[in-house]
Amino acid sequence: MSRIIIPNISVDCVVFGFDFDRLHVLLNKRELISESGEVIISDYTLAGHHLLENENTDEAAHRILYNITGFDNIYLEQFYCFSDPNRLSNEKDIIWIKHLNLNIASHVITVGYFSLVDKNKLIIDAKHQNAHWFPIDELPELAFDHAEIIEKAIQSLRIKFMHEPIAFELLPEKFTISQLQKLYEAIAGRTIDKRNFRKKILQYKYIIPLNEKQKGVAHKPAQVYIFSRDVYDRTKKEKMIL
Amino acid sequence: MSRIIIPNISVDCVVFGFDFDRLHVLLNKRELISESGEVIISDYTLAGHHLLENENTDEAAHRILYNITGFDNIYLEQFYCFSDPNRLSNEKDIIWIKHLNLNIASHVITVGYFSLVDKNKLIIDAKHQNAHWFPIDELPELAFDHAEIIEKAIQSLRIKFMHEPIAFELLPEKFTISQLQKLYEAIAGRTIDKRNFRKKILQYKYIIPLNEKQKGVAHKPAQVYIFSRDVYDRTKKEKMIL
DNA sequence: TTAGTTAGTGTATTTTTTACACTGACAAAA
DNA sequence: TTTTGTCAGTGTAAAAAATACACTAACTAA
Repeated sequence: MSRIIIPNISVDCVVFGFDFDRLHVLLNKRELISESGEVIISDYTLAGHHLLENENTDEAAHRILYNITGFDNIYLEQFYCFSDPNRLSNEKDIIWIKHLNLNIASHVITVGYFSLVDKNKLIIDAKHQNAHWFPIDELPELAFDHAEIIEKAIQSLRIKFMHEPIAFELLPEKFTISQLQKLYEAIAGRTIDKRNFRKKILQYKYIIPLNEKQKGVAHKPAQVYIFSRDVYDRTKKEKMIL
Repeated sequence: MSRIIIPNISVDCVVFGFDFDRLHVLLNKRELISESGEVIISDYTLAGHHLLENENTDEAAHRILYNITGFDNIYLEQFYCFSDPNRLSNEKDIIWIKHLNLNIASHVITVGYFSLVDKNKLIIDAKHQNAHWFPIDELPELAFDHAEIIEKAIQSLRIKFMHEPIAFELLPEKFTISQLQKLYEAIAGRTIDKRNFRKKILQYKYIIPLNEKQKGVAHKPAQVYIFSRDVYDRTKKEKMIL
């Protein structure tokens, strides 16, 4: 049973991953080579697809990521809707759309989602082996308005980071305080004092030490922790900042 | 020149106003009475309309507010896209759409904008006299999924309030510190100590005292201030909160 | 003239944030 | 087996920010 595509509405997913050093984005290679062997298009796109009939955008975003990764429980957050009538009107994009004979409207709006994954755990499905990770400050040439979408996704991610405990979505289930600190440094774009960071973090009761240490590292093994959403939900307090 | 409507994409505006006591939302009365005089529908809707061809959602939102108020420089901020396939499928809404013979798709997604206006300055256009203000905690019965949209708008407004100086969009150009405090109290949902609030606010150089006092009030007249976006842009510093 | 109302002000205490340097435990290399 | 390199883990003092709290001033209306 194949479902009907809505030609003028799509969903694009900005998938973020963290390698304990920098934030990365998952992108798909887009390539078009002429019969004479000339490279006409060679750039990257976000994971995206059109909305289907009888589907909401959350479902579409989950479907898109499920197709790529086989996971259906990936963290997703809608952040913005892009609706410029000319957002698909770059010369290359017009060629691409014509080439693929895509049945899409001339004015397509897209709903942007950002997704947080454990980069080391995520497995790219065999039929998506043109997917690659790029550090957010070394992005390749991008198709459509995807550079703009990524820019906005990063902004939204930074703001969300300040309010909600979403860092843990980017880390392995079991993580060390240093790993968490490096993630905050990557997001904030500055270094943080180690002792002050630990003091701050360890006062949160929803970051729980396990009876377990790092193994196989060439230095003093670190204590490992897990995040408990349960404890978080019970202890969070809203704080209004002037 | 009338422009073509996009049948499956709309924009809805949650217009916020402040009466120096509570936050209010601007709503339109929707009424359908049968030939026998029976009230079939009597509830309220947000200001909204379909996207037009060759228009982005920002433009649509401004157009919607321009039609109601005659102002084209109203503060607007996109906050969420609502895409439930059944969002227009309540019994009353189906009757309403059939009654008006609206040329819309069965699955319409809508992009939500919130808007901040000076409630006392805003003039409702003569042909929109079914528009009324409601305190956000005393909302009437709402059409479609507009209750949900307003709820999300309030959440987004609260978050935005913490990051950016948007309070001033809800106040007259010239305002007093007490008025600003009452607004923060309304948004935060709690009282704030007067002396601490003033200490905090007056350290921001972008809140500038005028050589002018309140007039005609039956108490000590207050100093009036203006907000300078210019000074704000030059002095703001990003602060990353863990 | 009085009553009612909101404006405007300072200080002491507590809490939070910041700056800063050494020892400990492991693996890999010598 | 010893050495080297690397990251883990720890406390304190100073500065800054947040909090709690009560009275006088200036206007209008009665």
